[in-house]
Amino acid sequence: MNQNQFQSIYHYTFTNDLISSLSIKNFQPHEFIIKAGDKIEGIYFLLSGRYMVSSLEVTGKELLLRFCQQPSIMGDVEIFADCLIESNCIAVEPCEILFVPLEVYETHLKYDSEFNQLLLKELAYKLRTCTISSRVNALSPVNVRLAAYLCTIHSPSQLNKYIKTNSLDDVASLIGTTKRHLNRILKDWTESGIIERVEEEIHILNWDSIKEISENVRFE
Amino acid sequence: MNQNQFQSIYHYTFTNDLISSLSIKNFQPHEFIIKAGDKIEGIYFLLSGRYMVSSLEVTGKELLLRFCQQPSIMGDVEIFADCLIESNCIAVEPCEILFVPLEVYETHLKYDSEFNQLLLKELAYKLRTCTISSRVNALSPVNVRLAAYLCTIHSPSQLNKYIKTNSLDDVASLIGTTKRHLNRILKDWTESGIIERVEEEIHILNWDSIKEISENVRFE
DNA sequence: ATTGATAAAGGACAGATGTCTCGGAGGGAA
DNA sequence: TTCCCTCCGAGACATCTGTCCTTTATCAAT
Repeated sequence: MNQNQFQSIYHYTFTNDLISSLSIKNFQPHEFIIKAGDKIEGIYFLLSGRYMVSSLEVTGKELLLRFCQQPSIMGDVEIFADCLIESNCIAVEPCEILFVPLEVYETHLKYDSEFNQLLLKELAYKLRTCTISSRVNALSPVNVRLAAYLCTIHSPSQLNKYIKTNSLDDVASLIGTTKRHLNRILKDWTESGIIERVEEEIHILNWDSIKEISENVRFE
Repeated sequence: MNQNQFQSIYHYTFTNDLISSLSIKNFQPHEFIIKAGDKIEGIYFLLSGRYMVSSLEVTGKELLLRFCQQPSIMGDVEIFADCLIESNCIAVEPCEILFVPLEVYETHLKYDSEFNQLLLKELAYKLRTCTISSRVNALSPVNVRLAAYLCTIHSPSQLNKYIKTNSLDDVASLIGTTKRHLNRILKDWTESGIIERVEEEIHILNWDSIKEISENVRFE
Protein backbone atom coordinates (compact mmCIF):
# COMPACT_ATOMS: atom_id res chain seq x y z
CA MET A 1 0.00 0.00 0.00
CA ASN A 2 1.05 3.62 -0.57
CA GLN A 3 1.16 4.53 3.09
CA ASN A 4 4.71 5.70 2.77
CA GLN A 5 3.97 7.69 -0.32
CA PHE A 6 1.00 9.36 1.36
CA GLN A 7 2.94 9.95 4.52
CA SER A 8 5.81 11.61 2.70
CA ILE A 9 3.47 14.00 0.87
CA TYR A 10 0.88 14.76 3.51
CA HIS A 11 2.74 13.94 6.72
CA TYR A 12 -0.15 11.93 8.04
CA THR A 13 -0.52 8.24 8.69
CA PHE A 14 -3.86 6.48 8.57
CA THR A 15 -4.57 4.02 11.33
CA ASN A 16 -4.52 0.42 10.20
CA ASP A 17 -8.23 -0.14 10.66
CA LEU A 18 -9.00 2.58 8.13
CA ILE A 19 -6.71 1.48 5.37
CA SER A 20 -9.05 -1.12 3.99
CA SER A 21 -11.68 1.58 3.45
CA LEU A 22 -9.40 3.70 1.31
CA SER A 23 -8.73 3.19 -2.34
CA ILE A 24 -6.42 4.32 -5.10
CA LYS A 25 -7.93 5.75 -8.26
CA ASN A 26 -6.12 6.45 -11.50
CA PHE A 27 -7.06 8.98 -14.13
CA GLN A 28 -5.70 9.52 -17.61
CA PRO A 29 -5.18 12.93 -19.22
CA HIS A 30 -8.47 14.63 -20.10
CA GLU A 31 -10.37 12.40 -17.72
CA PHE A 32 -12.63 14.08 -15.16
CA ILE A 33 -11.61 13.41 -11.59
CA ILE A 34 -14.61 15.26 -10.24
CA LYS A 35 -17.25 16.96 -12.33
CA ALA A 36 -19.34 20.07 -11.68
CA GLY A 37 -22.90 19.29 -10.74
CA ASP A 38 -22.11 15.93 -9.18
CA LYS A 39 -22.40 15.19 -5.52
CA ILE A 40 -19.09 14.87 -3.73
CA GLU A 41 -18.44 11.38 -2.42
CA GLY A 42 -15.25 11.74 -0.50
CA ILE A 43 -11.92 13.45 -0.22
CA TYR A 44 -9.36 13.02 -2.99
CA PHE A 45 -5.66 13.24 -2.24
CA LEU A 46 -3.42 13.65 -5.25
CA LEU A 47 -0.42 11.34 -5.00
CA SER A 48 1.12 11.95 -8.40
CA GLY A 49 0.35 13.66 -11.66
CA ARG A 50 -1.22 16.97 -12.42
CA TYR A 51 -4.74 18.18 -12.95
CA MET A 52 -6.49 21.40 -13.77
CA VAL A 53 -9.49 23.02 -12.14
CA SER A 54 -11.94 24.82 -14.34
CA SER A 55 -15.48 25.99 -13.98
CA LEU A 56 -18.33 26.21 -16.38
CA GLU A 57 -20.07 29.55 -16.78
CA VAL A 58 -23.68 30.32 -17.46
CA THR A 59 -22.47 31.57 -20.82
CA GLY A 60 -21.13 28.12 -21.59
CA LYS A 61 -17.60 29.39 -21.26
CA GLU A 62 -14.96 27.71 -19.25
CA LEU A 63 -12.54 29.52 -16.98
CA LEU A 64 -9.28 28.08 -15.78
CA LEU A 65 -9.02 28.33 -12.04
CA ARG A 66 -5.74 26.57 -11.38
CA PHE A 67 -3.35 23.73 -12.02
CA CYS A 68 -2.57 21.40 -9.18
CA GLN A 69 0.28 19.12 -8.25
CA GLN A 70 0.72 17.20 -5.05
CA PRO A 71 0.08 17.95 -2.31
CA SER A 72 -3.42 18.78 -3.40
CA ILE A 73 -6.82 17.82 -2.07
CA MET A 74 -10.16 17.72 -3.86
CA GLY A 75 -13.61 17.65 -2.34
CA ASP A 76 -12.89 19.66 0.76
CA VAL A 77 -14.75 22.78 -0.32
CA GLU A 78 -17.86 20.87 -1.26
CA ILE A 79 -17.90 18.86 1.93
CA PHE A 80 -17.51 21.80 4.28
CA ALA A 81 -19.49 24.35 2.32
CA ASP A 82 -22.08 21.61 1.89
CA CYS A 83 -22.67 22.11 -1.80
CA LEU A 84 -22.49 20.28 -5.08
CA ILE A 85 -19.26 20.25 -7.03
CA GLU A 86 -18.92 23.58 -8.80
CA SER A 87 -15.59 23.15 -10.52
CA ASN A 88 -14.27 20.44 -12.77
CA CYS A 89 -11.02 18.72 -11.93
CA ILE A 90 -9.51 17.30 -15.08
CA ALA A 91 -6.31 15.28 -15.26
CA VAL A 92 -3.66 16.76 -17.53
CA GLU A 93 -1.09 14.12 -16.69
CA PRO A 94 -1.81 10.58 -15.48
CA CYS A 95 -3.03 11.05 -11.93
CA GLU A 96 -2.86 8.70 -9.00
CA ILE A 97 -5.26 9.57 -6.25
CA LEU A 98 -6.04 8.28 -2.78
CA PHE A 99 -9.74 8.31 -2.20
CA VAL A 100 -11.20 8.68 1.29
CA PRO A 101 -14.96 8.01 1.27
CA LEU A 102 -17.06 10.65 2.95
CA GLU A 103 -18.41 8.15 5.49
CA VAL A 104 -14.90 7.35 6.60
CA TYR A 105 -14.27 11.02 7.19
CA GLU A 106 -17.56 11.54 8.96
CA THR A 107 -17.21 8.55 11.25
CA HIS A 108 -13.50 8.64 12.00
CA LEU A 109 -11.33 11.40 10.63
CA LYS A 110 -13.69 14.21 11.53
CA TYR A 111 -12.60 13.79 15.12
CA ASP A 112 -8.93 13.56 14.30
CA SER A 113 -7.33 16.95 14.94
CA GLU A 114 -4.21 16.10 13.04
CA PHE A 115 -6.22 15.18 9.97
CA ASN A 116 -8.26 18.34 10.30
CA GLN A 117 -5.09 20.39 10.45
CA LEU A 118 -4.15 18.88 7.13
CA LEU A 119 -7.45 19.98 5.64
CA LEU A 120 -7.19 23.42 7.20
CA LYS A 121 -3.75 23.91 5.71
CA GLU A 122 -4.96 22.88 2.27
CA LEU A 123 -8.04 25.10 2.36
CA ALA A 124 -6.01 28.06 3.56
CA TYR A 125 -3.48 27.49 0.81
CA LYS A 126 -6.17 27.32 -1.83
CA LEU A 127 -7.93 30.39 -0.52
CA ARG A 128 -4.70 32.31 -0.47
CA THR A 129 -3.79 31.41 -4.03
CA CYS A 130 -7.35 31.95 -5.22
CA THR A 131 -7.22 35.42 -3.75
CA ILE A 132 -3.93 36.07 -5.49
CA SER A 133 -5.18 34.89 -8.85
CA SER A 134 -8.41 36.79 -8.40
CA ARG A 135 -6.46 39.99 -8.10
CA VAL A 136 -4.15 39.04 -10.92
CA ASN A 137 -6.98 38.22 -13.28
CA ALA A 138 -8.66 41.50 -12.51
CA LEU A 139 -5.50 43.38 -13.37
CA SER A 140 -3.67 41.44 -16.07
CA PRO A 141 -4.37 41.87 -19.77
CA VAL A 142 -4.63 38.81 -21.95
CA ASN A 143 -1.03 38.80 -23.16
CA VAL A 144 0.18 38.55 -19.58
CA ARG A 145 -2.30 35.81 -18.83
CA LEU A 146 -1.28 33.88 -21.92
CA ALA A 147 2.40 34.15 -21.09
CA ALA A 148 1.60 33.10 -17.54
CA TYR A 149 -0.34 30.16 -18.89
CA LEU A 150 2.59 29.06 -21.02
CA CYS A 151 4.95 29.35 -18.08
CA THR A 152 2.56 27.41 -15.90
CA ILE A 153 2.14 24.43 -18.21
CA HIS A 154 5.83 24.42 -19.01
CA SER A 155 6.69 22.22 -16.09
CA PRO A 156 10.43 21.86 -15.80
CA SER A 157 10.13 18.10 -15.96
CA GLN A 158 8.60 18.44 -19.37
CA LEU A 159 11.40 18.79 -21.85
CA ASN A 160 9.42 19.69 -24.90
CA LYS A 161 9.05 23.34 -25.73
CA TYR A 162 6.01 22.64 -27.82
CA ILE A 163 2.42 23.13 -27.02
CA LYS A 164 -0.24 21.62 -29.16
CA THR A 165 -2.05 24.32 -31.04
CA ASN A 166 -5.05 22.17 -31.77
CA SER A 167 -6.25 23.09 -28.30
CA LEU A 168 -5.97 26.81 -28.90
CA ASP A 169 -9.69 27.13 -28.44
CA ASP A 170 -9.37 25.42 -25.09
CA VAL A 171 -6.50 27.62 -24.02
CA ALA A 172 -8.58 30.65 -24.92
CA SER A 173 -11.55 29.64 -22.85
CA LEU A 174 -9.26 28.55 -20.06
CA ILE A 175 -7.70 31.94 -19.63
CA GLY A 176 -10.96 33.74 -20.19
CA THR A 177 -10.58 35.14 -23.66
CA THR A 178 -11.23 34.21 -27.29
CA LYS A 179 -9.19 32.35 -29.84
CA ARG A 180 -9.29 35.42 -32.02
CA HIS A 181 -7.47 37.45 -29.47
CA LEU A 182 -4.97 34.71 -28.78
CA ASN A 183 -4.16 34.66 -32.47
CA ARG A 184 -3.57 38.36 -32.39
CA ILE A 185 -1.12 38.03 -29.54
CA LEU A 186 0.59 35.01 -31.09
CA LYS A 187 0.97 36.95 -34.31
CA ASP A 188 2.63 39.80 -32.45
CA TRP A 189 4.96 37.42 -30.71
CA THR A 190 5.77 35.71 -33.98
CA GLU A 191 6.66 39.03 -35.54
CA SER A 192 8.83 39.83 -32.55
CA GLY A 193 10.61 36.51 -32.91
CA ILE A 194 9.55 35.34 -29.49
CA ILE A 195 7.70 32.34 -30.86
CA GLU A 196 7.40 30.42 -34.08
CA ARG A 197 4.33 28.64 -35.31
CA VAL A 198 5.23 25.41 -37.02
CA GLU A 199 2.34 23.37 -38.35
CA GLU A 200 0.19 22.49 -35.40
CA GLU A 201 2.63 23.68 -32.82
CA ILE A 202 3.81 26.77 -31.07
CA HIS A 203 7.54 26.78 -30.72
CA ILE A 204 8.82 29.09 -28.05
CA LEU A 205 12.09 30.63 -29.18
CA ASN A 206 12.63 32.97 -26.30
CA TRP A 207 11.46 31.84 -22.90
CA ASP A 208 12.98 34.87 -21.27
CA SER A 209 10.65 37.16 -23.16
CA ILE A 210 7.66 35.01 -22.33
CA LYS A 211 8.63 35.01 -18.68
CA GLU A 212 9.08 38.74 -18.73
CA ILE A 213 5.67 39.26 -20.31
CA SER A 214 4.08 36.99 -17.72
CA GLU A 215 5.05 39.40 -14.96
CA ASN A 216 5.50 36.43 -12.66
CA VAL A 217 1.82 35.65 -12.77
CA ARG A 218 1.19 31.92 -12.49
CA PHE A 219 -1.94 29.84 -12.46
CA GLU A 220 -0.95 27.89 -9.41
CA MET B 1 -19.92 37.91 28.65
CA ASN B 2 -21.06 37.35 25.07
CA GLN B 3 -21.04 33.58 25.27
CA ASN B 4 -24.66 33.45 24.19
CA GLN B 5 -24.08 35.84 21.35
CA PHE B 6 -21.11 33.84 20.13
CA GLN B 7 -22.96 30.58 20.58
CA SER B 8 -25.92 31.75 18.56
CA ILE B 9 -23.73 32.87 15.65
CA TYR B 10 -21.06 30.20 15.60
CA HIS B 11 -22.76 27.33 17.41
CA TYR B 12 -19.79 26.74 19.59
CA THR B 13 -19.27 27.21 23.28
CA PHE B 14 -15.89 27.94 24.79
CA THR B 15 -15.00 26.05 27.91
CA ASN B 16 -14.97 28.20 31.02
CA ASP B 17 -11.24 28.03 31.55
CA LEU B 18 -10.64 29.65 28.19
CA ILE B 19 -13.01 32.55 28.52
CA SER B 20 -10.63 34.70 30.51
CA SER B 21 -8.12 34.51 27.66
CA LEU B 22 -10.54 35.85 25.11
CA SER B 23 -11.34 39.47 24.55
CA ILE B 24 -13.77 41.71 22.77
CA LYS B 25 -12.43 44.36 20.42
CA ASN B 26 -14.38 47.19 18.88
CA PHE B 27 -13.63 49.00 15.66
CA GLN B 28 -15.13 52.13 14.19
CA PRO B 29 -15.83 52.65 10.49
CA HIS B 30 -12.62 53.11 8.47
CA GLU B 31 -10.58 51.53 11.20
CA PHE B 32 -8.26 48.66 10.26
CA ILE B 33 -9.13 45.41 11.98
CA ILE B 34 -6.13 43.67 10.48
CA LYS B 35 -3.62 45.22 8.12
CA ALA B 36 -1.63 43.75 5.25
CA GLY B 37 1.99 43.16 6.13
CA ASP B 38 1.37 42.65 9.83
CA LYS B 39 1.82 39.37 11.60
CA ILE B 40 -1.40 37.67 12.58
CA GLU B 41 -1.89 37.41 16.32
CA GLY B 42 -5.01 35.39 16.66
CA ILE B 43 -8.38 34.52 15.25
CA TYR B 44 -11.02 37.23 14.96
CA PHE B 45 -14.71 36.34 15.11
CA LEU B 46 -17.08 39.03 13.93
CA LEU B 47 -19.98 39.39 16.33
CA SER B 48 -21.68 42.40 14.82
CA GLY B 49 -21.07 45.06 12.22
CA ARG B 50 -19.64 44.87 8.78
CA TYR B 51 -16.19 45.11 7.30
CA MET B 52 -14.57 45.00 3.92
CA VAL B 53 -11.58 43.05 2.71
CA SER B 54 -9.27 44.68 0.24
CA SER B 55 -5.78 44.05 -0.92
CA LEU B 56 -2.99 46.31 -1.95
CA GLU B 57 -1.39 45.72 -5.34
CA VAL B 58 2.18 46.16 -6.46
CA THR B 59 0.83 48.99 -8.58
CA GLY B 60 -0.38 50.75 -5.46
CA LYS B 61 -3.94 50.00 -6.41
CA GLU B 62 -6.48 48.54 -4.08
CA LEU B 63 -8.89 45.82 -5.04
CA LEU B 64 -12.05 45.05 -3.15
CA LEU B 65 -12.21 41.41 -2.31
CA ARG B 66 -15.41 41.21 -0.29
CA PHE B 67 -17.71 42.59 2.36
CA CYS B 68 -18.32 40.49 5.43
CA GLN B 69 -21.07 40.20 7.98
CA GLN B 70 -21.33 37.69 10.76
CA PRO B 71 -20.59 34.86 10.83
CA SER B 72 -17.16 35.77 9.58
CA ILE B 73 -13.69 34.88 10.74
CA MET B 74 -10.41 36.69 10.17
CA GLY B 75 -6.91 35.36 10.54
CA ASP B 76 -7.58 31.77 9.55
CA VAL B 77 -5.84 31.96 6.18
CA GLU B 78 -2.74 33.52 7.61
CA ILE B 79 -2.50 31.05 10.46
CA PHE B 80 -2.88 27.93 8.35
CA ALA B 81 -1.05 29.13 5.25
CA ASP B 82 1.58 30.41 7.65
CA CYS B 83 2.02 33.80 6.05
CA LEU B 84 1.77 37.46 6.85
CA ILE B 85 -1.53 39.25 6.44
CA GLU B 86 -2.05 39.95 2.74
CA SER B 87 -5.44 41.62 2.82
CA ASN B 88 -6.75 44.54 4.79
CA CYS B 89 -9.90 44.14 6.82
CA ILE B 90 -11.48 47.55 7.34
CA ALA B 91 -14.62 48.22 9.35
CA VAL B 92 -17.39 49.89 7.38
CA GLU B 93 -19.84 49.77 10.26
CA PRO B 94 -18.98 49.66 13.95
CA CYS B 95 -17.65 46.15 14.49
CA GLU B 96 -17.64 44.05 17.59
CA ILE B 97 -15.14 41.22 17.48
CA LEU B 98 -14.20 38.31 19.67
CA PHE B 99 -10.47 37.84 19.65
CA VAL B 100 -8.87 34.45 20.28
CA PRO B 101 -5.11 34.79 20.75
CA LEU B 102 -3.04 32.46 18.63
CA GLU B 103 -1.52 30.81 21.71
CA VAL B 104 -4.96 29.87 22.94
CA TYR B 105 -5.68 28.23 19.64
CA GLU B 106 -2.33 26.47 19.54
CA THR B 107 -2.51 25.16 23.07
CA HIS B 108 -6.18 24.30 23.35
CA LEU B 109 -8.49 24.73 20.40
CA LYS B 110 -6.18 23.12 17.88
CA TYR B 111 -7.11 19.77 19.39
CA ASP B 112 -10.80 20.52 19.51
CA SER B 113 -12.48 18.86 16.54
CA GLU B 114 -15.63 20.84 16.89
CA PHE B 115 -13.73 24.09 16.79
CA ASN B 116 -11.76 22.93 13.80
CA GLN B 117 -14.99 22.08 12.02
CA LEU B 118 -16.02 25.68 12.54
CA LEU B 119 -12.81 26.87 10.91
CA LEU B 120 -13.11 24.37 8.08
CA LYS B 121 -16.62 25.54 7.31
CA GLU B 122 -15.53 29.16 7.25
CA LEU B 123 -12.54 28.52 5.03
CA ALA B 124 -14.59 26.43 2.64
CA TYR B 125 -17.21 29.15 2.48
CA LYS B 126 -14.62 31.81 1.75
CA LEU B 127 -12.91 29.71 -0.87
CA ARG B 128 -16.20 28.99 -2.56
CA THR B 129 -17.22 32.63 -2.70
CA CYS B 130 -13.74 33.70 -3.75
CA THR B 131 -13.93 31.26 -6.61
CA ILE B 132 -17.31 32.63 -7.59
CA SER B 133 -16.16 36.24 -7.51
CA SER B 134 -12.99 35.32 -9.34
CA ARG B 135 -15.06 34.04 -12.22
CA VAL B 136 -17.42 36.97 -11.99
CA ASN B 137 -14.66 39.54 -12.07
CA ALA B 138 -13.10 37.87 -15.06
CA LEU B 139 -16.38 38.11 -16.92
CA SER B 140 -18.19 41.23 -15.75
CA PRO B 141 -17.61 44.62 -17.31
CA VAL B 142 -17.22 47.63 -15.08
CA ASN B 143 -20.85 48.78 -15.23
CA VAL B 144 -21.96 45.43 -13.82
CA ARG B 145 -19.32 45.56 -11.13
CA LEU B 146 -20.30 49.09 -10.19
CA ALA B 147 -23.97 48.20 -9.96
CA ALA B 148 -23.04 45.15 -7.93
CA TYR B 149 -20.96 47.34 -5.66
CA LEU B 150 -23.86 49.70 -5.08
CA CYS B 151 -26.17 46.82 -4.33
CA THR B 152 -23.64 45.33 -1.96
CA ILE B 153 -23.09 48.43 0.14
CA HIS B 154 -26.79 49.22 0.15
CA SER B 155 -27.48 47.08 3.17
CA PRO B 156 -31.22 46.95 3.83
CA SER B 157 -30.68 48.26 7.33
CA GLN B 158 -29.28 51.43 5.84
CA LEU B 159 -32.14 53.70 4.94
CA ASN B 160 -30.27 56.32 3.01
CA LYS B 161 -30.09 56.00 -0.71
CA TYR B 162 -27.07 58.26 -0.82
CA ILE B 163 -23.52 57.31 -1.29
CA LYS B 164 -20.79 59.81 -0.72
CA THR B 165 -19.13 60.75 -3.97
CA ASN B 166 -16.04 62.07 -2.31
CA SER B 167 -14.85 58.48 -2.19
CA LEU B 168 -15.36 57.92 -5.90
CA ASP B 169 -11.64 57.38 -6.25
CA ASP B 170 -11.83 54.73 -3.58
CA VAL B 171 -14.77 53.04 -5.20
CA ALA B 172 -12.88 52.94 -8.47
CA SER B 173 -9.84 51.28 -7.01
CA LEU B 174 -12.02 48.97 -5.01
CA ILE B 175 -13.75 47.51 -8.02
CA GLY B 176 -10.60 47.53 -10.08
CA THR B 177 -11.11 50.41 -12.45
CA THR B 178 -10.49 54.15 -12.73
CA LYS B 179 -12.49 57.13 -11.64
CA ARG B 180 -12.60 58.27 -15.23
CA HIS B 181 -14.48 55.21 -16.27
CA LEU B 182 -16.80 55.38 -13.29
CA ASN B 183 -17.70 58.90 -14.32
CA ARG B 184 -18.50 57.70 -17.78
CA ILE B 185 -20.87 55.08 -16.44
CA LEU B 186 -22.43 57.46 -13.93
CA LYS B 187 -23.02 59.94 -16.73
CA ASP B 188 -24.79 57.28 -18.76
CA TRP B 189 -26.95 56.36 -15.82
CA THR B 190 -27.73 59.99 -15.14
CA GLU B 191 -28.86 60.47 -18.72
CA SER B 192 -31.01 57.36 -18.42
CA GLY B 193 -32.59 58.73 -15.26
CA ILE B 194 -31.37 55.81 -13.19
CA ILE B 195 -29.39 58.03 -10.87
CA GLU B 196 -29.04 61.67 -10.03
CA ARG B 197 -25.90 63.41 -8.91
CA VAL B 198 -26.63 66.01 -6.29
CA GLU B 199 -23.67 67.91 -4.94
CA GLU B 200 -21.40 65.36 -3.35
CA GLU B 201 -23.85 62.54 -3.55
CA ILE B 202 -25.16 59.92 -5.88
CA HIS B 203 -28.89 59.58 -5.54
CA ILE B 204 -30.24 56.33 -6.86
CA LEU B 205 -33.61 56.94 -8.46
CA ASN B 206 -34.24 53.48 -9.77
CA TRP B 207 -32.94 50.59 -7.75
CA ASP B 208 -34.59 48.11 -10.04
CA SER B 209 -32.44 49.23 -12.95
CA ILE B 210 -29.30 49.09 -10.84
CA LYS B 211 -30.19 45.63 -9.67
CA GLU B 212 -30.84 44.54 -13.21
CA ILE B 213 -27.50 45.90 -14.38
CA SER B 214 -25.73 44.13 -11.53
CA GLU B 215 -26.77 40.74 -12.93
CA ASN B 216 -27.00 39.45 -9.39
CA VAL B 217 -23.29 39.82 -8.90
CA ARG B 218 -22.44 40.70 -5.31
CA PHE B 219 -19.21 41.31 -3.49
CA GLU B 220 -20.08 38.97 -0.68
C1' DA C 1 -9.22 14.63 -59.47
C1' DT C 2 -13.43 17.10 -57.86
C1' DT C 3 -16.49 18.59 -54.55
C1' DG C 4 -18.07 19.63 -50.15
C1' DA C 5 -17.56 20.05 -45.20
C1' DT C 6 -14.92 21.60 -41.39
C1' DA C 7 -11.56 24.22 -39.10
C1' DA C 8 -7.96 27.88 -38.64
C1' DA C 9 -6.21 32.51 -39.34
C1' DG C 10 -6.89 36.96 -39.86
C1' DG C 11 -9.39 41.50 -41.59
C1' DA C 12 -12.83 44.84 -40.28
C1' DC C 13 -15.38 46.97 -37.07
C1' DA C 14 -17.44 48.28 -32.61
C1' DG C 15 -17.40 48.70 -27.87
C1' DA C 16 -14.96 48.86 -23.42
C1' DT C 17 -11.48 50.93 -20.82
C1' DG C 18 -7.13 53.43 -19.50
C1' DT C 19 -4.19 57.74 -19.86
C1' DC C 20 -3.49 62.41 -20.54
C1' DT C 21 -5.10 66.81 -20.27
C1' DC C 22 -7.86 70.92 -19.78
C1' DG C 23 -11.44 73.96 -18.00
C1' DG C 24 -14.40 75.14 -14.34
C1' DA C 25 -16.05 75.13 -9.46
C1' DG C 26 -15.12 75.66 -4.71
C1' DG C 27 -12.48 76.98 -0.79
C1' DG C 28 -8.92 79.26 1.76
C1' DA C 29 -5.73 83.16 2.44
C1' DA C 30 -4.29 87.84 1.74
C1' DT D 1 -12.96 90.78 -3.33
C1' DT D 2 -9.15 88.63 -5.64
C1' DC D 3 -5.84 85.21 -6.36
C1' DC D 4 -4.26 80.68 -6.07
C1' DC D 5 -4.57 75.91 -5.14
C1' DT D 6 -6.95 71.64 -5.43
C1' DC D 7 -10.21 68.62 -7.08
C1' DC D 8 -13.73 66.99 -10.12
C1' DG D 9 -15.82 66.00 -14.52
C1' DA D 10 -15.23 65.31 -19.06
C1' DG D 11 -13.04 65.60 -23.96
C1' DA D 12 -9.64 63.43 -26.86
C1' DC D 13 -7.12 59.73 -27.94
C1' DA D 14 -4.99 55.18 -27.83
C1' DT D 15 -5.31 50.51 -26.78
C1' DC D 16 -7.40 46.24 -25.58
C1' DT D 17 -10.70 42.95 -26.64
C1' DG D 18 -14.88 40.74 -28.54
C1' DT D 19 -17.95 39.71 -32.61
C1' DC D 20 -18.74 38.91 -37.24
C1' DC D 21 -17.31 37.44 -41.49
C1' DT D 22 -14.21 36.21 -45.37
C1' DT D 23 -10.46 33.65 -47.16
C1' DT D 24 -7.62 29.82 -47.12
C1' DA D 25 -6.24 25.25 -45.90
C1' DT D 26 -7.21 20.47 -44.83
C1' DC D 27 -9.35 16.27 -45.25
C1' DA D 28 -12.73 12.87 -46.53
C1' DA D 29 -15.93 10.89 -49.69
C1' DT D 30 -17.33 10.29 -54.34
